[in-house]
Amino acid sequence: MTATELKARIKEVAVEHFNANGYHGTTIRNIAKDVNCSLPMIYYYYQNKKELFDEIIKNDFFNLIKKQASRLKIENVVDFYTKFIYGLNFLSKYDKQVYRLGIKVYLSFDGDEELMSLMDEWEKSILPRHSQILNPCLKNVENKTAVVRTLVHLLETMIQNIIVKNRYLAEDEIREEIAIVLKSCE
Amino acid sequence: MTATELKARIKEVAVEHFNANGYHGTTIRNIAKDVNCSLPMIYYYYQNKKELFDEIIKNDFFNLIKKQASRLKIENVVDFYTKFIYGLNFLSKYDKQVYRLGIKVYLSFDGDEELMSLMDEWEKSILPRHSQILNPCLKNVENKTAVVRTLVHLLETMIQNIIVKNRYLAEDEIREEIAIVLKSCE
DNA sequence: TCCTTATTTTAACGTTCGTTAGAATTATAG
DNA sequence: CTATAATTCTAACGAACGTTAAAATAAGGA
Repeated sequence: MTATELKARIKEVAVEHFNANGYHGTTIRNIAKDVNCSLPMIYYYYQNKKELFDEIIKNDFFNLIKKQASRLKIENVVDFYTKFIYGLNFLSKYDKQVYRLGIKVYLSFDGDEELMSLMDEWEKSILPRHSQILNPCLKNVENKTAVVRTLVHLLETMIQNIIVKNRYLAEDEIREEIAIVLKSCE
Repeated sequence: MTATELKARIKEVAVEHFNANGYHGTTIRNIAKDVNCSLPMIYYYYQNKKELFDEIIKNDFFNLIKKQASRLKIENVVDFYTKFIYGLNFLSKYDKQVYRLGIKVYLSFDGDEELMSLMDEWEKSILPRHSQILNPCLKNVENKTAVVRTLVHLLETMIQNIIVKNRYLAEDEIREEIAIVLKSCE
């Protein structure tokens, strides 16, 4: 195992542990045990426990959601959102765990205030983005902002079902629910 | 402070700490400090840390959601669900924290497998209950189950907004979103 | 080969944790 | 007033924690 491989492997195992046991429930010793290296190796590659946790959120999580957000082209909006959610089923195990950890921080169930403020900033960009996507097809709808808000709320639960509760959501079911909210959108 | 008062006060402070710092991040010493009693007093009233946590979920949380579920009468369904969600804004601080802790366990962000299986059992009762409530007004709708599922998903996010993220949701906004999903329900 | 640098280890540091033993205090009943 | 029971405390136990010092090993260029 080369040096950079080991650094990546440490983060991989750390993601598993932070996910399963939270920040406080995770110990450097247990990470080292699963990586099969000695304890101070973690400190050779990462300054301390907090830096390891922060790097996962700041780097891996935000890269993941940025990548996810720019992955699809929009033709039909129902189809767009259906494929977006459905695709989450097939994220790698690592990406799912990173995503789950991010949601945990987003809900302020873990992490500190610095990470929370990053999440707040990101959250503010959600409604405008979807507003823009839905604007063309909601031109003649009176309660436009309510529809956007409802859709975003619905998406949030479906994301949590797949990522946090680790359930499989069928494409048909996803499409049905999105279509109900976007009924006024044809 | 009488004996039973102290026992209740310990649980009250414990709820705050478990909420703010999670199970592993909470220490018996810090609880005792905030209660203003000595450390072993916690052990006088509760066998150990886990029993204290379990009691909050098993007793307080499940009592709370049972009470909430049976609080309202159904006349108009949109009104029913609107008032149900809107009422969450005005739960006591303690009840909100207990609720938040329960959701954390429900999402398996905290607690152990025993508590998780209690949550699974409870979750199974959600769809049937709302199916029954919505059945009368969805008689002539073809995708009945999808509407119920969508509503439950929507409710879940709104609950999380109020309870977990500690936001205030206005009655009008709640009603708008519920009405969008239950449009086929008049 | 030798010297320098990068990687990895053993061993320990001081701190805090959950938990308990056992004594001191307070309340209660006879 | 006294004896029993309920409550509360001081003090400590062993274990585990995050972190580091310092030595050992491996790698790579001169």
